[in-house]
Amino acid sequence: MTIRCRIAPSPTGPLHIGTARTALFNYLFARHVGGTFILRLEDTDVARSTVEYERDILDGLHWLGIAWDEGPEVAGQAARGPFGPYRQMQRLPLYAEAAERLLREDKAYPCYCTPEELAADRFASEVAHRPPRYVGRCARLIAAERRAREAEGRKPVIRFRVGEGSVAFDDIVRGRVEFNVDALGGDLVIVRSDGTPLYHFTVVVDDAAMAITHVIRGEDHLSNTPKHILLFRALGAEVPDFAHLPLILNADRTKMSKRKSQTAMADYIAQGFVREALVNYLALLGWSSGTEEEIFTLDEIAGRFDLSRVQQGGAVFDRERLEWLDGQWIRRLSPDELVERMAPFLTAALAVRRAEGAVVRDPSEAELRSLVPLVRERLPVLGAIGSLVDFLFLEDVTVEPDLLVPKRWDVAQALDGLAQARRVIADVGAVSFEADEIEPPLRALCEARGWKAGDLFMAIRVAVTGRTTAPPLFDTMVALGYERTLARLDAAREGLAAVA
RNA sequence: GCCCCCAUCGUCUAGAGGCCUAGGACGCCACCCUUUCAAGGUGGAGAUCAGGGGUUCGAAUCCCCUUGGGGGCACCA
Repeated sequence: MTIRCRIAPSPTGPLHIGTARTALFNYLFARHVGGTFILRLEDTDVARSTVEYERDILDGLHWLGIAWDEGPEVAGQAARGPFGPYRQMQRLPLYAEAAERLLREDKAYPCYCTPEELAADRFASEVAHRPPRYVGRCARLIAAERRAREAEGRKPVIRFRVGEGSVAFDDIVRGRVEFNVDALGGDLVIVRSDGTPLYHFTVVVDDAAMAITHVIRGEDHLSNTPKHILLFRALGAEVPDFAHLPLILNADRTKMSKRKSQTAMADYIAQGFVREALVNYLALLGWSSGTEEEIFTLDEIAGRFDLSRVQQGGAVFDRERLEWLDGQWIRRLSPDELVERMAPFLTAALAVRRAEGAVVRDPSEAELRSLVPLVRERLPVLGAIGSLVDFLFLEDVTVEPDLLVPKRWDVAQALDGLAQARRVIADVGAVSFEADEIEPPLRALCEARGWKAGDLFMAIRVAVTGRTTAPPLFDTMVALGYERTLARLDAAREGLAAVA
């Protein structure tokens, strides 16, 4: 029997980091064992589902490189796989048929309780310090009683009889887990009064119909599992194996939430994290290779992945570590790859400056390429590109006169130093304007004057970039270009002279 | 309240009875490299393995209890 697992996101919000991680683990498991990975959209919460969220989720998974073997039609691409449709709202007849069967076999029954009655029940159990549980008011109605309620115009929900006893299963990551059916909250609603099916029901009907052999999901589903097992049995279906993954946590160790953490995958993408790093990081949240290596590609992880090496305790999401990994992966990108990926971020950053009123020029392809050595070691995320090199593309940089004067120098010396530097740099000429050509004469100048090279270089750096921290000076000047470098040197000198 | 799960440096983790005076990584602190910032290198601080009982010649590893934390208990998924 081929191994089949799935990710079943609900398009009621943007792709969540936790969903991405669960999808990743399912994908890795399937790849490792040569099984089939399925994507199924659980869109039965019509009120909250949107096509925008659906797009966001599918795009995000695709961006991460998590490809599914079977799944719904997307963006003009046909649905894939023999178990479709893969969108629950298109599977309504299946649920209706399954519910009908349970009703016929008296494993489920129509319940006419009103929301008000149920709320009152809930309140009563709360007051009595009893766990909330359906009291079973409609569990034993006779036909005439049902007809009477129908006659009143009440639209029933369908409840599944959970029965009694206990349910046990062997979780792949947690071992044997046992639940007493009493603690399940009573007979559960599987179909709403409007006829649409509920999560616990659809997930089981579909996992059964799609021949899912392994259900790999977050630990928050652990206590739902007995309900699912009971439903599998009632439906006469094979019960799959379960693996409940540890939760991803906020810094305070509660379940990762939008309120306390950045949870939307799209936000990480927008900030310029690279897919390799996100995949690598997410895989390491709850799984480890057992070796001391930790930089892995998706394929490398798939080769090593094993559910038995999944951690049982929750894992706090550590953005610092993610950024470190991101830097690692950015440094591993080829120059072409880096150019391609950082270009949109630079463009966006420059657009912002332009909108603020700055005069900005657009980098050429060649310029972009020349940026690579300046930035590759300095980007924790691609989105940092703007703050790193935007000064190269701004018509004017604002130079704080104070900063032009190194600590050991006074204004007169700074003026002199900049003038001498300007002369030396000009002498290099436009044709041989390269780092190796610029540095020696400037050092010679320092030598001749008895200046510390670092002092002169700092003055030049500020003059040319407008700031005290920047990429390596000579490469920066080359990137700026001969003319612009001289112009900024002149402007800085004038600015300093004006306030002196 | 009830049920279930979990528990090794601040964080992610290695550890499946002796190899542990507990290893690695992020972060932090020094130093080196160095024109700034990074990157890189070296070193350091940081965990009485939540606490207490057992089992065993021997326990971070097995069992029990306590404590702490988390998750779940919808006509949400």
